[in-house]
Amino acid sequence: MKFQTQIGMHDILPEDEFYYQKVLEVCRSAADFYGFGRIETPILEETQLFEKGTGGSTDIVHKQMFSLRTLGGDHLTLRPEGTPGIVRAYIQHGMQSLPKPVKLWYFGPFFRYERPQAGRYRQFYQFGFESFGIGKSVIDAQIIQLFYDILKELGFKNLTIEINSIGDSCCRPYYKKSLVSYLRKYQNVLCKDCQRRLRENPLRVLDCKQEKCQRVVRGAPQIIDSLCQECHDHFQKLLEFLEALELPYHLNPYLVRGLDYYTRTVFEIYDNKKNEGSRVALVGGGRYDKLVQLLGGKNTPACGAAGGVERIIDLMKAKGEKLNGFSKPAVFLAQVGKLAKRKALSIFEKLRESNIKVAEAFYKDSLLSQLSQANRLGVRYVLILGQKEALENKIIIKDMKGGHQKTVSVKKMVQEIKKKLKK
RNA sequence: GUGGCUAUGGUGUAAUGGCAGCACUAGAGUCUGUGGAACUCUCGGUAAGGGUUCAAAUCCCUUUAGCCACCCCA
Repeated sequence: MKFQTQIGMHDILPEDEFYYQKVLEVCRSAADFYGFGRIETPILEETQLFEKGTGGSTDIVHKQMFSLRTLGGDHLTLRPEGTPGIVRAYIQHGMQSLPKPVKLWYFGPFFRYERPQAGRYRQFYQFGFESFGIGKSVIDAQIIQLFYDILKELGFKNLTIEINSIGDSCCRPYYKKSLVSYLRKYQNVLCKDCQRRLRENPLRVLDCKQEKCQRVVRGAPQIIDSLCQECHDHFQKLLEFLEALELPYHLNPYLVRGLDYYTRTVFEIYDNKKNEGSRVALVGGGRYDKLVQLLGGKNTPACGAAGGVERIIDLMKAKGEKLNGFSKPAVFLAQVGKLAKRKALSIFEKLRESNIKVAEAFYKDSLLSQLSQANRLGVRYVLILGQKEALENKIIIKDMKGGHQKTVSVKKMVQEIKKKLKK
């Protein structure tokens, strides 16, 4: 009987944890700079929150939810994405009466029940930034800028921002109608999936990857031409801001995205590495002006996005980025003999208090193997405490480079080490 | 949910159907008073179950898992 991780779920081992740590740190410093406060919501929420928030017509809700029933009979779901939980917290804690914009960020695990493949897991980490209360497009631009900065800081030099506007409840229904009537004419040319999409979610036909569908789509009416005046202005201004920020955006009239709550701006950020196979978005997001109200709050415009941590880490690794892991110890403390071993334990503590990182192998008796371990660790200075030194309250400081050594009193040890380390 | 490929110690790899081997790693020792090394020894494997065969890591079936693709998305 062997136990193992569930499909699509992974242990994060120490050498990988450094990458998560790095992403988290970059997020944290960006959040600090842009004035976002961290929020962590529970991993379990009422199933209805996602059915309503993320949207019943999305794949995420109707076939990818990890749902369960509690002993008390409640229907709960492991959060498949962050936004509904954040909106719930925003309403629940009265953040509606905070000065606007209210800016929140998060970093944590999410769950989707799907078949794993490149860059897709059943448990995965996302970081997200959400801004509530301001409908102006400068917010959209700042969110995009923020995510672009984070990726740049993580070493991505060649990024593209795909962007589009999908209108709002004022103009999208009209567009949908004209799109459907156009697509109907080519119904039998479209792939099977698109024929289904045509009925269920016609906008999704736009980003089908099949060549035959693409040909049809190229002649289709574009949503940008059907935007109402407000949406059009919003989008136009956003593009101007992006120009001003010199962000490398690419207007993609077929970008739709699979979540129901988006209004106006939608965007995704890709790495341009000509990687074999399919490109996965590193970051995706947009504006959701109706979601807060939909979930029972006041009418509050909002905008946000999320980044996929594993996808980012996978690419960092593919680029050969190596994170060094632990910091190197400054000294190694070796001991010979029973008395010395006892004393060494307290000297170790003394070094810790003095903030000198020290490695040791107290479980070893042979000086030889201790030195060889110090050498493997690449430590420059070894402190040697033997029977003689222990009795005299002294200690040997040995420079592994060149092999010189000198004996000093334990009292002066810290001072001596610090002097040497400065050089 | 559908399809393709794959599965040998912790890792990386060998083995026409015929003794499961090598390298790295790890542990012990030579070695409780001076390192980089060497030598000796040790731990550890055919994913699970079934079938064909005198004989299976190898062929067949089932399961499980991994990777990849579709769907969809971070």
